[in-house]
Amino acid sequence: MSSYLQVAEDEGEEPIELPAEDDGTLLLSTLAAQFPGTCGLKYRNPESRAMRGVRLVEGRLHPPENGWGACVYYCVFPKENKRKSDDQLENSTAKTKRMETKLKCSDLIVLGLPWKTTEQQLREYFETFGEVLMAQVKKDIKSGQSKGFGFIRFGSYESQMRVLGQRHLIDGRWCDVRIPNSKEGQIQQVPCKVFIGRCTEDIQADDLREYFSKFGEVTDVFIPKPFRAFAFVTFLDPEVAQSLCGEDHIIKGVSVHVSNAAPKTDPNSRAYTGVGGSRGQGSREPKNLAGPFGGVSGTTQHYQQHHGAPGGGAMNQGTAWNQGSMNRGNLDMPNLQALGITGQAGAGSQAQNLNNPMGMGTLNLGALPVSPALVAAALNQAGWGLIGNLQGGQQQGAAGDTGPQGFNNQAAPTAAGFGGTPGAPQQPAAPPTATGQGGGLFNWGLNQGTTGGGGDASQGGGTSGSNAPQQVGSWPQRGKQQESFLKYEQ
DNA sequence: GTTGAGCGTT
Repeated sequence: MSSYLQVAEDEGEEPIELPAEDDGTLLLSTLAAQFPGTCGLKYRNPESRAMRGVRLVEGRLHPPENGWGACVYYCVFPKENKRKSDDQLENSTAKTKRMETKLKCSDLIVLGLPWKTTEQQLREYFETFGEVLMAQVKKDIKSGQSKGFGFIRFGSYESQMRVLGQRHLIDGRWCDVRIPNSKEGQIQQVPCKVFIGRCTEDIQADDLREYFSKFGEVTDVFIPKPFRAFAFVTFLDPEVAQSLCGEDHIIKGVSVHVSNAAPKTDPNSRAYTGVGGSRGQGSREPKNLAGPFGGVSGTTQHYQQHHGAPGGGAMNQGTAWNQGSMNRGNLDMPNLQALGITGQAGAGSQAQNLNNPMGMGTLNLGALPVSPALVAAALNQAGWGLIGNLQGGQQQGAAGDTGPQGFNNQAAPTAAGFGGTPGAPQQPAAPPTATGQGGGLFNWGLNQGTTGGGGDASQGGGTSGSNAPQQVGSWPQRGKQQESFLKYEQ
């Protein structure tokens, strides 16, 4: 007795009737079967005339309060197509200046899957984020029993980015998605952050966010204080960031200039410029990097392993292009890719096949020692795009879930910004910890050379062992100590 | 039949 609802690709398009499940929900997979690439649904609220998003939870689209009704629902697609429909495309420099290589997806490993999760379920879960090209659960050849991990591949880089930016509640367990070791270093790394020059004091963060959002999802905006006539905008999609570089845009009547966010050195300060290593495909080994990190990780084994890949970008530009490979075998090495330090896609580092827009190619910053300040700077710069995002408005509590693993955190922006369970209580994240060190690297690093902000790192508790939750709640707020480390000039 | 850090029979 399944009912049907009408779905069209967009307003004005011919609707198709899709069957809802017995519980009234519509499977995203059902939707995607008719509209490949869709990541959600919306409909026009007859009263407000505004579009409303349909709740999406674990691959299931939930009907509005009064059921699906007779109205027509429209597909929501990942933002990557956004720019196409943007009306101010006269500015074609951006388009011609596409990156040479399209950002490619790589397989992603999904760790921590419940034993019972099937490939189908895995797929359905991740379809929430975009088209899933492949989903597999690794099983014991003899018993057929799942090994508790699997692989997925997305059709769009943005979906991949989103997925990497958070942890996932799949079938009752929190799972991690990462770039597999085998793929590490083979993926593109492109900065998500752009530098906005010629800003006036009149241009506030909100203005920038609003303006640039039309090109793609903005995950962070940073305006130095006191006023310095520039700002940074971080996009979820590095491609969007890249496409804007070199352009002039008019915001509040002011012509601002967008360029690559590249730090400059100030020899007189402690400010280092380039930070962040990335691993290209090379194998030069900046052992120094293992220093501070290793130091931390020595006592903080899995610290922050799970928080998402920050979406920043600038940091990488210092060294990224000629940085060798990170030591893959270093077990003391935390999941830097998740931190955006090493260059996992989108987190940060520079694509190996990108030109060096700042002409910094000959700088061998890889040889620089990496101090805690550098780490902090790296985090500052690269880092907090997505984290900021997590702290921002879109977050949703993960179903008030206190999963079997015993925590309930997770702000989880979903593919289209809906979904999740808005009604769910957003509890403070459980403090991290494998080692009880709470704030882990973040606080540690930041406290080395700044005036705090980070701090706290409430100790404790946590879920010892693996799967330390994201400490969304008490991470240092962004924007406080950036100036302490990095100095930018236009 | 159990388990919970890891890294993919092709």
